[in-house]
Amino acid sequence: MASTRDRILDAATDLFGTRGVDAVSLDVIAAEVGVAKQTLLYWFPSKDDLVRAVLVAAAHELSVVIDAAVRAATDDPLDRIEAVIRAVFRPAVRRPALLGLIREVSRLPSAAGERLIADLTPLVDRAVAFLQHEMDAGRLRRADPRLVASLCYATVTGIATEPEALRVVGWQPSAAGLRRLRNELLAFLRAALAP
Amino acid sequence: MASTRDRILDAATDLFGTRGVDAVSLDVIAAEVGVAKQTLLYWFPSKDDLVRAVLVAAAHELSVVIDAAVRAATDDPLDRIEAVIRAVFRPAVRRPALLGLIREVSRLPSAAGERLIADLTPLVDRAVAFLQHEMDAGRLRRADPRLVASLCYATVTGIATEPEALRVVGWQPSAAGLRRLRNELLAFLRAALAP
DNA sequence: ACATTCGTCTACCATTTGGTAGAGAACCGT
DNA sequence: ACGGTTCTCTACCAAATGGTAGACGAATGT
Repeated sequence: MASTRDRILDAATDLFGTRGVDAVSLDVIAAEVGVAKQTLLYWFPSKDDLVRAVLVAAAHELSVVIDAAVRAATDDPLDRIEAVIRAVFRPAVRRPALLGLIREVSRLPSAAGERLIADLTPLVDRAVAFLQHEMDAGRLRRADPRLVASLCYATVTGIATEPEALRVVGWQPSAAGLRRLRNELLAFLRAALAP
Repeated sequence: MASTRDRILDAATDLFGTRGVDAVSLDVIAAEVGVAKQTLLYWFPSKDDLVRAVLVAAAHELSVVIDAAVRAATDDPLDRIEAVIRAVFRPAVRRPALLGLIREVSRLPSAAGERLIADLTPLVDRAVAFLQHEMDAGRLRRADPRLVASLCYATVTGIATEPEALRVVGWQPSAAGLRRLRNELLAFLRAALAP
Protein backbone atom coordinates (compact mmCIF):
# COMPACT_ATOMS: atom_id res chain seq x y z
CA MET A 1 0.00 0.00 0.00
CA ALA A 2 1.22 3.46 -0.87
CA SER A 3 2.25 5.78 1.92
CA THR A 4 -0.43 7.86 3.55
CA ARG A 5 1.10 10.99 2.12
CA ASP A 6 0.91 9.63 -1.40
CA ARG A 7 -2.63 8.43 -0.99
CA ILE A 8 -3.64 11.88 0.20
CA LEU A 9 -1.87 13.45 -2.75
CA ASP A 10 -3.59 11.10 -5.16
CA ALA A 11 -7.06 11.63 -3.81
CA ALA A 12 -6.56 15.38 -3.64
CA THR A 13 -5.38 15.48 -7.24
CA ASP A 14 -8.47 13.69 -8.47
CA LEU A 15 -10.89 15.68 -6.36
CA PHE A 16 -9.32 19.08 -7.00
CA GLY A 17 -9.04 18.39 -10.69
CA THR A 18 -12.60 17.24 -11.20
CA ARG A 19 -14.53 19.40 -8.79
CA GLY A 20 -12.26 22.37 -8.33
CA VAL A 21 -10.06 23.32 -5.42
CA ASP A 22 -12.57 25.50 -3.65
CA ALA A 23 -15.33 22.95 -3.88
CA VAL A 24 -13.37 20.21 -2.13
CA SER A 25 -13.05 20.34 1.63
CA LEU A 26 -10.34 18.71 3.69
CA ASP A 27 -13.01 16.54 5.29
CA VAL A 28 -13.99 15.15 1.92
CA ILE A 29 -10.43 14.32 1.02
CA ALA A 30 -9.84 12.74 4.41
CA ALA A 31 -12.97 10.62 4.07
CA GLU A 32 -11.91 9.53 0.59
CA VAL A 33 -8.51 8.46 1.86
CA GLY A 34 -10.00 6.93 4.97
CA VAL A 35 -8.10 8.91 7.59
CA ALA A 36 -8.88 11.72 10.00
CA LYS A 37 -8.63 15.28 8.82
CA GLN A 38 -5.83 15.84 11.28
CA THR A 39 -3.73 13.33 9.44
CA LEU A 40 -4.04 15.48 6.34
CA LEU A 41 -2.97 18.52 8.32
CA TYR A 42 -0.08 16.57 9.72
CA TRP A 43 1.33 15.89 6.26
CA PHE A 44 0.30 19.20 4.76
CA PRO A 45 0.11 21.94 7.39
CA SER A 46 -2.61 23.82 5.53
CA LYS A 47 -4.91 23.37 2.58
CA ASP A 48 -2.77 25.77 0.65
CA ASP A 49 0.26 23.57 1.21
CA LEU A 50 -1.69 20.59 -0.04
CA VAL A 51 -2.75 22.46 -3.16
CA ARG A 52 0.83 23.48 -3.83
CA ALA A 53 2.06 19.92 -3.40
CA VAL A 54 -0.62 18.58 -5.72
CA LEU A 55 0.29 21.10 -8.39
CA VAL A 56 4.00 20.41 -8.14
CA ALA A 57 3.40 16.68 -8.42
CA ALA A 58 1.09 17.10 -11.41
CA ALA A 59 3.50 19.39 -13.20
CA HIS A 60 6.29 16.96 -12.58
CA GLU A 61 4.30 14.01 -13.87
CA LEU A 62 3.43 15.90 -17.04
CA SER A 63 7.00 17.02 -17.56
CA VAL A 64 8.29 13.49 -17.29
CA VAL A 65 5.71 12.08 -19.69
CA ILE A 66 6.26 14.77 -22.28
CA ASP A 67 10.02 14.60 -21.97
CA ALA A 68 10.04 10.90 -22.63
CA ALA A 69 7.74 11.26 -25.62
CA VAL A 70 9.86 13.98 -27.19
CA ARG A 71 13.04 12.02 -26.71
CA ALA A 72 11.56 8.90 -28.29
CA ALA A 73 10.04 10.61 -31.34
CA THR A 74 11.47 11.09 -34.81
CA ASP A 75 12.66 14.42 -36.17
CA ASP A 76 9.59 15.24 -38.22
CA PRO A 77 7.79 18.00 -36.31
CA LEU A 78 4.28 16.69 -36.93
CA ASP A 79 5.29 13.23 -35.75
CA ARG A 80 6.90 14.80 -32.74
CA ILE A 81 3.77 16.72 -31.86
CA GLU A 82 1.73 13.59 -32.38
CA ALA A 83 3.98 11.67 -30.01
CA VAL A 84 3.47 14.28 -27.30
CA ILE A 85 -0.28 14.29 -27.73
CA ARG A 86 -0.41 10.52 -27.60
CA ALA A 87 1.67 10.54 -24.45
CA VAL A 88 -0.44 13.17 -22.74
CA PHE A 89 -3.78 11.91 -23.95
CA ARG A 90 -3.95 8.67 -22.06
CA PRO A 91 -3.23 10.02 -18.57
CA ALA A 92 -5.26 13.14 -19.30
CA VAL A 93 -8.45 11.32 -20.21
CA ARG A 94 -8.06 8.69 -17.56
CA ARG A 95 -7.48 11.40 -15.01
CA PRO A 96 -9.00 14.68 -16.17
CA ALA A 97 -7.65 16.00 -12.92
CA LEU A 98 -4.17 16.29 -14.34
CA LEU A 99 -4.86 18.90 -16.98
CA GLY A 100 -7.91 20.16 -15.13
CA LEU A 101 -5.68 21.20 -12.31
CA ILE A 102 -3.59 23.36 -14.54
CA ARG A 103 -6.78 24.97 -15.69
CA GLU A 104 -7.53 25.68 -12.07
CA VAL A 105 -4.43 27.75 -11.65
CA SER A 106 -5.92 31.03 -12.74
CA ARG A 107 -8.31 30.97 -9.83
CA LEU A 108 -5.85 29.93 -7.17
CA PRO A 109 -4.15 32.12 -4.63
CA SER A 110 -1.32 33.52 -6.69
CA ALA A 111 1.49 31.91 -4.71
CA ALA A 112 0.62 28.36 -5.70
CA GLY A 113 -0.08 29.41 -9.26
CA GLU A 114 3.21 31.20 -9.72
CA ARG A 115 5.06 28.13 -8.57
CA LEU A 116 3.29 25.91 -11.09
CA ILE A 117 3.94 28.37 -13.87
CA ALA A 118 7.58 28.50 -12.94
CA ASP A 119 7.73 24.71 -13.12
CA LEU A 120 6.18 24.60 -16.55
CA THR A 121 7.95 27.55 -18.12
CA PRO A 122 11.02 25.65 -19.35
CA LEU A 123 8.76 23.11 -21.02
CA VAL A 124 6.81 25.85 -22.73
CA ASP A 125 9.90 27.75 -23.80
CA ARG A 126 11.33 24.66 -25.38
CA ALA A 127 8.10 23.99 -27.24
CA VAL A 128 7.93 27.54 -28.55
CA ALA A 129 11.54 27.47 -29.68
CA PHE A 130 10.87 24.17 -31.41
CA LEU A 131 7.83 25.52 -33.23
CA GLN A 132 9.74 28.62 -34.29
CA HIS A 133 12.59 26.55 -35.63
CA GLU A 134 10.34 24.26 -37.63
CA MET A 135 8.35 27.17 -39.01
CA ASP A 136 11.56 28.79 -40.19
CA ALA A 137 12.50 25.55 -41.89
CA GLY A 138 9.13 25.51 -43.63
CA ARG A 139 8.00 22.30 -41.99
CA LEU A 140 5.11 23.95 -40.15
CA ARG A 141 2.59 26.58 -41.17
CA ARG A 142 4.10 29.97 -40.42
CA ALA A 143 2.44 31.73 -37.50
CA ASP A 144 3.19 33.17 -34.10
CA PRO A 145 4.72 30.15 -32.33
CA ARG A 146 3.72 31.38 -28.89
CA LEU A 147 0.09 31.68 -29.81
CA VAL A 148 0.16 28.40 -31.70
CA ALA A 149 1.48 26.70 -28.59
CA SER A 150 -1.36 28.17 -26.58
CA LEU A 151 -3.88 27.11 -29.18
CA CYS A 152 -2.66 23.54 -29.18
CA TYR A 153 -2.71 23.49 -25.42
CA ALA A 154 -6.22 24.92 -25.36
CA THR A 155 -7.47 22.32 -27.81
CA VAL A 156 -5.97 19.33 -26.07
CA THR A 157 -6.81 20.47 -22.56
CA GLY A 158 -10.29 21.49 -23.52
CA ILE A 159 -11.13 18.24 -25.18
CA ALA A 160 -9.58 16.13 -22.44
CA THR A 161 -11.15 17.92 -19.50
CA GLU A 162 -14.61 18.69 -20.73
CA PRO A 163 -16.69 15.58 -20.89
CA GLU A 164 -19.77 17.78 -21.21
CA ALA A 165 -18.57 19.26 -24.47
CA LEU A 166 -18.45 15.76 -25.85
CA ARG A 167 -21.68 14.62 -24.27
CA VAL A 168 -23.74 17.30 -25.99
CA VAL A 169 -22.62 15.98 -29.37
CA GLY A 170 -23.56 12.49 -28.33
CA TRP A 171 -20.08 11.12 -27.76
CA GLN A 172 -19.83 8.16 -25.39
CA PRO A 173 -16.69 7.26 -23.50
CA SER A 174 -15.46 3.81 -24.45
CA ALA A 175 -12.24 2.28 -25.61
CA ALA A 176 -13.22 2.65 -29.25
CA GLY A 177 -14.68 6.12 -28.72
CA LEU A 178 -11.52 7.22 -26.99
CA ARG A 179 -9.38 6.01 -29.85
CA ARG A 180 -11.56 7.77 -32.40
CA LEU A 181 -11.44 10.96 -30.35
CA ARG A 182 -7.67 10.81 -30.15
CA ASN A 183 -7.37 10.21 -33.87
CA GLU A 184 -9.68 13.08 -34.72
CA LEU A 185 -7.71 15.31 -32.39
CA LEU A 186 -4.47 14.34 -34.08
CA ALA A 187 -5.89 14.89 -37.55
CA PHE A 188 -7.26 18.24 -36.44
CA LEU A 189 -3.93 19.44 -35.10
CA ARG A 190 -2.01 18.06 -38.08
CA ALA A 191 -4.25 20.01 -40.41
CA ALA A 192 -3.95 23.11 -38.29
CA LEU A 193 -0.17 22.99 -38.15
CA ALA A 194 0.90 21.59 -41.53
CA PRO A 195 2.49 24.13 -43.87
CA MET B 1 -29.78 51.98 -13.45
CA ALA B 2 -30.54 48.36 -14.21
CA SER B 3 -32.96 46.51 -11.99
CA THR B 4 -31.62 44.88 -8.86
CA ARG B 5 -32.33 41.49 -10.31
CA ASP B 6 -30.30 42.23 -13.42
CA ARG B 7 -27.43 43.67 -11.45
CA ILE B 8 -27.33 40.53 -9.32
CA LEU B 9 -27.40 38.38 -12.41
CA ASP B 10 -24.58 40.37 -13.98
CA ALA B 11 -22.33 40.26 -10.96
CA ALA B 12 -23.02 36.57 -10.40
CA THR B 13 -22.19 35.77 -14.01
CA ASP B 14 -18.82 37.47 -13.76
CA LEU B 15 -17.94 36.01 -10.39
CA PHE B 16 -19.11 32.47 -11.12
CA GLY B 17 -17.40 32.49 -14.48
CA THR B 18 -14.05 33.70 -13.29
CA ARG B 19 -13.74 32.10 -9.87
CA GLY B 20 -16.07 29.15 -10.13
CA VAL B 21 -19.49 28.63 -8.65
CA ASP B 22 -18.37 26.94 -5.47
CA ALA B 23 -15.78 29.55 -4.70
CA VAL B 24 -18.20 32.46 -4.75
CA SER B 25 -20.43 32.97 -1.74
CA LEU B 26 -23.72 34.79 -1.72
CA ASP B 27 -22.17 37.34 0.61
CA VAL B 28 -19.51 38.17 -1.96
CA ILE B 29 -22.05 38.65 -4.70
CA ALA B 30 -24.22 40.77 -2.45
CA ALA B 31 -21.26 42.96 -1.52
CA GLU B 32 -20.32 43.34 -5.17
CA VAL B 33 -23.82 44.44 -6.05
CA GLY B 34 -24.04 46.63 -2.97
CA VAL B 35 -27.05 45.02 -1.44
CA ALA B 36 -27.86 42.75 1.49
CA LYS B 37 -27.65 39.02 1.06
CA GLN B 38 -31.33 38.75 1.78
CA THR B 39 -32.09 40.77 -1.30
CA LEU B 40 -30.33 38.10 -3.33
CA LEU B 41 -32.39 35.42 -1.66
CA TYR B 42 -35.50 37.42 -2.33
CA TRP B 43 -34.89 37.41 -6.08
CA PHE B 44 -33.39 33.93 -6.21
CA PRO B 45 -34.73 31.73 -3.41
CA SER B 46 -31.55 29.68 -3.24
CA LYS B 47 -28.04 29.74 -4.60
CA ASP B 48 -29.00 26.93 -6.91
CA ASP B 49 -31.76 29.04 -8.39
CA LEU B 50 -29.31 31.83 -8.95
CA VAL B 51 -26.88 29.50 -10.69
CA ARG B 52 -29.64 28.20 -12.92
CA ALA B 53 -30.76 31.71 -13.84
CA VAL B 54 -27.21 32.75 -14.63
CA LEU B 55 -26.73 29.75 -16.89
CA VAL B 56 -29.99 30.30 -18.72
CA ALA B 57 -29.16 33.95 -19.30
CA ALA B 58 -25.66 33.13 -20.53
CA ALA B 59 -26.90 30.44 -22.87
CA HIS B 60 -29.49 32.80 -24.24
CA GLU B 61 -26.96 35.58 -24.79
CA LEU B 62 -24.68 33.21 -26.65
CA SER B 63 -27.51 31.85 -28.76
CA VAL B 64 -28.57 35.31 -29.82
CA VAL B 65 -25.06 36.41 -30.72
CA ILE B 66 -24.32 33.28 -32.70
CA ASP B 67 -27.66 33.32 -34.43
CA ALA B 68 -27.16 36.85 -35.63
CA ALA B 69 -23.67 36.07 -36.88
CA VAL B 70 -24.80 33.02 -38.81
CA ARG B 71 -27.65 34.89 -40.42
CA ALA B 72 -25.43 37.75 -41.52
CA ALA B 73 -22.63 35.59 -42.97
CA THR B 74 -22.07 34.45 -46.53
CA ASP B 75 -22.54 30.88 -47.69
CA ASP B 76 -18.89 29.85 -47.67
CA PRO B 77 -18.51 27.55 -44.66
CA LEU B 78 -15.13 28.91 -43.58
CA ASP B 79 -16.43 32.46 -43.72
CA ARG B 80 -19.43 31.39 -41.79
CA ILE B 81 -17.33 29.80 -39.07
CA GLU B 82 -15.16 32.89 -39.00
CA ALA B 83 -18.21 35.07 -38.52
CA VAL B 84 -19.31 33.01 -35.54
CA ILE B 85 -15.87 33.12 -33.94
CA ARG B 86 -15.65 36.86 -34.42
CA ALA B 87 -19.07 37.28 -32.87
CA VAL B 88 -18.26 35.11 -29.88
CA PHE B 89 -14.72 36.27 -29.39
CA ARG B 90 -15.36 39.81 -28.27
CA PRO B 91 -17.87 39.05 -25.50
CA ALA B 92 -15.93 35.96 -24.53
CA VAL B 93 -12.63 37.70 -23.93
CA ARG B 94 -14.18 40.75 -22.39
CA ARG B 95 -16.15 38.50 -20.10
CA PRO B 96 -14.46 35.13 -19.71
CA ALA B 97 -17.37 34.35 -17.48
CA LEU B 98 -19.62 33.62 -20.41
CA LEU B 99 -17.78 30.65 -21.80
CA GLY B 100 -16.19 29.89 -18.45
CA LEU B 101 -19.61 29.23 -17.05
CA ILE B 102 -20.33 26.60 -19.62
CA ARG B 103 -17.09 25.01 -18.64
CA GLU B 104 -18.38 24.98 -15.08
CA VAL B 105 -21.34 22.87 -15.96
CA SER B 106 -19.66 19.54 -15.52
CA ARG B 107 -19.12 20.22 -11.84
CA LEU B 108 -22.54 21.60 -11.08
CA PRO B 109 -25.45 19.85 -9.43
CA SER B 110 -26.87 17.96 -12.36
CA ALA B 111 -30.22 19.75 -12.47
CA ALA B 112 -28.79 23.10 -13.48
CA GLY B 113 -26.41 21.46 -15.91
CA GLU B 114 -29.06 19.46 -17.69
CA ARG B 115 -31.08 22.58 -18.25
CA LEU B 116 -28.16 24.41 -19.83
CA ILE B 117 -27.39 21.47 -22.05
CA ALA B 118 -31.02 21.32 -23.15
CA ASP B 119 -30.84 25.00 -24.05
CA LEU B 120 -27.72 24.58 -26.13
CA THR B 121 -28.57 21.33 -27.85
CA PRO B 122 -30.45 22.84 -30.81
CA LEU B 123 -27.52 25.15 -31.46
CA VAL B 124 -25.11 22.24 -31.40
CA ASP B 125 -27.29 20.05 -33.57
CA ARG B 126 -27.52 22.74 -36.18
CA ALA B 127 -23.77 23.24 -36.16
CA VAL B 128 -23.14 19.53 -36.55
CA ALA B 129 -25.63 19.23 -39.41
CA PHE B 130 -23.99 22.21 -41.08
CA LEU B 131 -20.53 20.70 -40.76
CA GLN B 132 -21.76 17.38 -42.11
CA HIS B 133 -23.40 19.03 -45.09
CA GLU B 134 -20.32 21.06 -45.97
CA MET B 135 -18.07 18.04 -45.60
CA ASP B 136 -20.28 16.08 -47.96
CA ALA B 137 -20.04 18.94 -50.44
CA GLY B 138 -16.26 18.84 -50.15
CA ARG B 139 -15.97 22.35 -48.78
CA LEU B 140 -14.56 21.19 -45.44
CA ARG B 141 -12.01 18.55 -44.52
CA ARG B 142 -13.84 15.28 -44.09
CA ALA B 143 -14.02 14.11 -40.48
CA ASP B 144 -16.50 13.25 -37.75
CA PRO B 145 -18.57 16.45 -37.60
CA ARG B 146 -19.54 15.90 -33.99
CA LEU B 147 -16.00 15.61 -32.81
CA VAL B 148 -14.91 18.50 -35.00
CA ALA B 149 -17.57 20.65 -33.38
CA SER B 150 -16.24 19.68 -29.96
CA LEU B 151 -12.69 20.40 -31.02
CA CYS B 152 -13.56 23.86 -32.30
CA TYR B 153 -15.46 24.57 -29.13
CA ALA B 154 -12.57 23.35 -27.00
CA THR B 155 -10.09 25.52 -28.86
CA VAL B 156 -12.13 28.70 -28.72
CA THR B 157 -13.29 28.25 -25.14
CA GLY B 158 -9.87 27.24 -23.95
CA ILE B 159 -8.13 30.19 -25.48
CA ALA B 160 -10.76 32.67 -24.37
CA THR B 161 -11.04 31.51 -20.79
CA GLU B 162 -7.49 30.70 -19.86
CA PRO B 163 -5.49 33.84 -19.48
CA GLU B 164 -2.81 31.78 -17.77
CA ALA B 165 -2.24 29.68 -20.86
CA LEU B 166 -1.44 32.88 -22.69
CA ARG B 167 0.56 34.43 -19.88
CA VAL B 168 3.07 31.60 -19.80
CA VAL B 169 3.92 32.26 -23.43
CA GLY B 170 4.37 35.92 -22.69
CA TRP B 171 1.19 37.20 -24.26
CA GLN B 172 -0.12 40.49 -22.91
CA PRO B 173 -3.73 41.55 -23.12
CA SER B 174 -4.13 44.73 -25.15
CA ALA B 175 -6.21 45.88 -28.06
CA ALA B 176 -3.49 44.93 -30.52
CA GLY B 177 -2.70 41.68 -28.72
CA LEU B 178 -6.33 40.74 -28.72
CA ARG B 179 -6.61 41.35 -32.44
CA ARG B 180 -3.51 39.27 -33.12
CA LEU B 181 -4.85 36.49 -30.93
CA ARG B 182 -8.15 36.47 -32.74
CA ASN B 183 -6.46 36.40 -36.11
CA GLU B 184 -4.20 33.53 -35.11
CA LEU B 185 -7.20 31.64 -33.80
CA LEU B 186 -9.02 32.15 -37.08
CA ALA B 187 -6.04 31.07 -39.15
CA PHE B 188 -5.61 28.05 -36.91
CA LEU B 189 -9.21 26.93 -37.32
CA ARG B 190 -9.24 27.67 -41.04
CA ALA B 191 -6.22 25.45 -41.51
CA ALA B 192 -7.72 22.77 -39.31
CA LEU B 193 -11.01 22.71 -41.21
CA ALA B 194 -10.11 23.47 -44.82
CA PRO B 195 -10.37 20.47 -47.18
C1' DA C 1 14.77 -0.05 29.79
C1' DC C 2 13.62 4.38 28.55
C1' DA C 3 13.18 8.77 26.35
C1' DT C 4 12.06 10.42 21.79
C1' DT C 5 10.26 10.81 17.51
C1' DC C 6 6.58 9.61 14.29
C1' DG C 7 1.98 8.98 12.78
C1' DT C 8 -2.72 9.07 13.81
C1' DC C 9 -6.34 10.12 16.46
C1' DT C 10 -10.40 12.75 19.41
C1' DA C 11 -11.97 17.00 21.03
C1' DC C 12 -12.51 21.66 20.18
C1' DC C 13 -12.83 26.45 18.05
C1' DA C 14 -13.67 30.68 15.21
C1' DT C 15 -15.32 31.85 10.88
C1' DT C 16 -18.01 31.37 6.94
C1' DT C 17 -21.80 29.45 4.55
C1' DG C 18 -26.58 29.01 2.70
C1' DG C 19 -30.85 29.94 4.49
C1' DT C 20 -35.14 31.47 7.77
C1' DA C 21 -38.11 34.89 10.24
C1' DG C 22 -39.91 38.82 10.22
C1' DA C 23 -39.73 44.11 10.50
C1' DG C 24 -40.15 48.33 7.91
C1' DA C 25 -40.29 51.49 3.97
C1' DA C 26 -42.22 52.63 -0.52
C1' DC C 27 -45.58 52.17 -3.69
C1' DC C 28 -49.93 50.73 -5.23
C1' DG C 29 -55.29 50.49 -6.32
C1' DT C 30 -59.49 51.75 -4.06
C1' DA D 1 -56.88 57.55 4.11
C1' DC D 2 -55.71 52.70 4.00
C1' DG D 3 -55.03 47.67 3.28
C1' DG D 4 -52.14 45.06 0.44
C1' DT D 5 -48.12 44.11 -2.38
C1' DT D 6 -43.25 44.78 -3.54
C1' DC D 7 -38.72 45.27 -2.17
C1' DT D 8 -35.01 45.70 1.00
C1' DC D 9 -33.33 45.35 5.31
C1' DT D 10 -31.52 43.53 10.41
C1' DA D 11 -31.18 39.70 13.31
C1' DC D 12 -30.50 35.03 13.70
C1' DC D 13 -29.31 29.97 12.99
C1' DA D 14 -27.47 25.30 12.02
C1' DA D 15 -24.08 23.16 9.38
C1' DA D 16 -19.66 23.00 7.35
C1' DT D 17 -14.94 24.71 6.95
C1' DG D 18 -9.92 25.33 7.86
C1' DG D 19 -7.20 24.97 11.71
C1' DT D 20 -5.30 24.26 16.91
C1' DA D 21 -4.18 21.53 21.15
C1' DG D 22 -2.90 17.76 22.79
C1' DA D 23 -3.51 12.59 23.97
C1' DC D 24 -2.19 7.93 22.65
C1' DG D 25 0.27 3.97 20.76
C1' DA D 26 3.98 2.17 18.06
C1' DA D 27 8.66 2.34 16.49
C1' DT D 28 13.40 3.62 17.26
C1' DG D 29 17.94 4.89 18.89
C1' DT D 30 20.90 4.67 22.93
